[in-house]
Amino acid sequence: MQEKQPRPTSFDVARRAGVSQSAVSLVFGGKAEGRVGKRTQEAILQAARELGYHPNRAARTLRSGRSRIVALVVPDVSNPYFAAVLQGAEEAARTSGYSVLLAQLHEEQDWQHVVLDALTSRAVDGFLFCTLQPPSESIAQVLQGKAIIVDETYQGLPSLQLDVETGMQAAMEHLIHLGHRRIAHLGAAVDATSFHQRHHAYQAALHQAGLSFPADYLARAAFTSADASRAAHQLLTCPEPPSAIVCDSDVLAVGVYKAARALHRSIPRDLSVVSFDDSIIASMLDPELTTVAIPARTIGAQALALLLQALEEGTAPASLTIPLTLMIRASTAQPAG
Amino acid sequence: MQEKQPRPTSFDVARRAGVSQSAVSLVFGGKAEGRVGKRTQEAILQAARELGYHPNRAARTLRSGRSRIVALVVPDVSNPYFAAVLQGAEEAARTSGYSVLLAQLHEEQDWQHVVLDALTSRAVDGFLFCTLQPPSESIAQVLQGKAIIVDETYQGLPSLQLDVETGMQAAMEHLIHLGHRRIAHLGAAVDATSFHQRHHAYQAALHQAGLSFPADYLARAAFTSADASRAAHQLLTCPEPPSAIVCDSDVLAVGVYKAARALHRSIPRDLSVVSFDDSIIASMLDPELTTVAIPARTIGAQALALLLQALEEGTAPASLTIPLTLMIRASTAQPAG
DNA sequence: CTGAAAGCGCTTACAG
DNA sequence: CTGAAAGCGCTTACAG
Repeated sequence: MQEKQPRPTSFDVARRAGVSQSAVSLVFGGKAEGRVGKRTQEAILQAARELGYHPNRAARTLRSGRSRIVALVVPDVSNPYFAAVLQGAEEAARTSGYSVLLAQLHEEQDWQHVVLDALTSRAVDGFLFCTLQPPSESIAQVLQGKAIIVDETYQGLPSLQLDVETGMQAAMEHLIHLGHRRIAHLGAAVDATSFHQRHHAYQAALHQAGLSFPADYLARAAFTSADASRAAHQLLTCPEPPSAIVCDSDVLAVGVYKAARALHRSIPRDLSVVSFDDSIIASMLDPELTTVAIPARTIGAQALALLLQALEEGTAPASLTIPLTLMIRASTAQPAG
Repeated sequence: MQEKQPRPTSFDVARRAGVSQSAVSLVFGGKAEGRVGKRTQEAILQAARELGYHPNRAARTLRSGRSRIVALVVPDVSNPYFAAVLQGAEEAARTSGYSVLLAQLHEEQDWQHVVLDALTSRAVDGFLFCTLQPPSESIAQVLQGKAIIVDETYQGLPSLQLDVETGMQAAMEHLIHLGHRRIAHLGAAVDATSFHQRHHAYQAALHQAGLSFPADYLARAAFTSADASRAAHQLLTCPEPPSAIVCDSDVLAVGVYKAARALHRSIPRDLSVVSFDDSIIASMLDPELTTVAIPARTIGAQALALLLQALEEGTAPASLTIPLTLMIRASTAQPAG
């Protein structure tokens, strides 16, 4: 290990252990059981340890066609939600001997070719996609058996779904039980199924409770607290302002807090706030935020498990749905008066 | 592209373009200038396009010994700071044709062997290390020319330094100018150079201003707002409580906000707060947080640039120091009375 | 249970 | 400027 360039190969290990190179390969490939004798295996491991041998990944990949690397495709890792998904995925990958490569797609429309490159150059075995525009049909074809879509569905690619409807329903029931009748929705200005689902479930809940939905009870904001603040201000200054606001994400709730403070409305006395995520932000806000928890780390881990299932067993895994739980904290209360 | 298994190789491209396989390799390896005629190059690119050819990464890596993958080693990506470093690193890597693999080290003491594995198996070309215990001497040896340390120094490995001292000095001068005389330090209970530097600079600034430093003006907290809240409570309830608190990180500042609220101290009227990071948290807090910005994304990008310099040019890059800037917001004001 | 051999798809001297 | 050939270090049938 200290000399220059020992960089031992399986041949070196074989020579030292007095066995064939194939035996070494079998042992390190985990295919030794019933093929290589116990003693031989031990001799091989011993020799490998002495030499500091590790199989060359590139050679293995070239020969087997599998890199044991998967790519996580997200728009932006600095978003705490995606960072947590990545964290879960990395942990799950590691326990299975895989590694996770990050692929951020910022604004790129042409992400499809990035994916194709990675695949045809055999750099990665598979993909985890998080909230992106769905792939074109021809790409979806190529991705069969090599990709899991998180929180979207497309073209029969297996996916990890979030039970957003039930989550929103729980949030709305909570508010309605508290006595709220004027409930507005601050949505994310993102064209993704998950956000459409939130709005549909919101409307369904209103309808079921026999509540009305004035046109000015819907606002949309980009994924920043600044824009959310602007949108919330609009909601709070309409003729008959809501007593509660449901937000699509914790980041948006931050904007609501800011707008409320600027307008001298106290949370939760004058205004109740519920959102989605339960990111680090939720317990940092004051009062702490009532929010529908999206267990991002678990999602990353589960999605990765599905992907490995597809990759290793070749079985198209059934899509999985993750339930969401409402975390009731201090930002919701009975409406004043 | 639509048939099963076309998966063209450089031989297929060569055949189609009517040239030798080596010419194809030269073109895709970026070594064609002066070695392959312009026309030939175009013919090759054309043929490759038609076949949907991409060089096989594994073969390239096996032959050349370089994977064009680097690993980012961090304790925890769900921390917004590390997520931002990763973001910057990934962006910089991509523009140079590299990819970033994530290696989280949670609590593992034995990270050294993880690193060695990755290196001897030739899975990655190099490493970016973020705030970890320094490597043992023998490992540092192996890492020569293949690693950049962020915000630490060790064993002559090149590093990206943050000018923490100057940052802290700016924070302290700001408070002192405002008229504060009783300034406490809420530090991170993490044994890393960066945090030691913060405390030293804090003391130096007090000393320079002729201010005293009572023993109960130092508290340490784990990296959670809950623990920081506990520590801040302690600071705020000591016999002669401080009028300002300097925190090692935004996350800790959140704890101070919580403790202050619980004790009915208003920020900034009764208490000024300054911290380090300028993460998303800073502008989410109310009032917005005065903080020494640590440009994590830039740091990731710069560290990656240094690493590539070491990897590609073989020159040990000089260590680089990043200046830090104080962002003055609404959490600091003149002390009351 | 063990070994000899082919070959994955490139890069890179080397010869022309 | 171009081509033939060796070889990177494995995995995997295949023969014993």
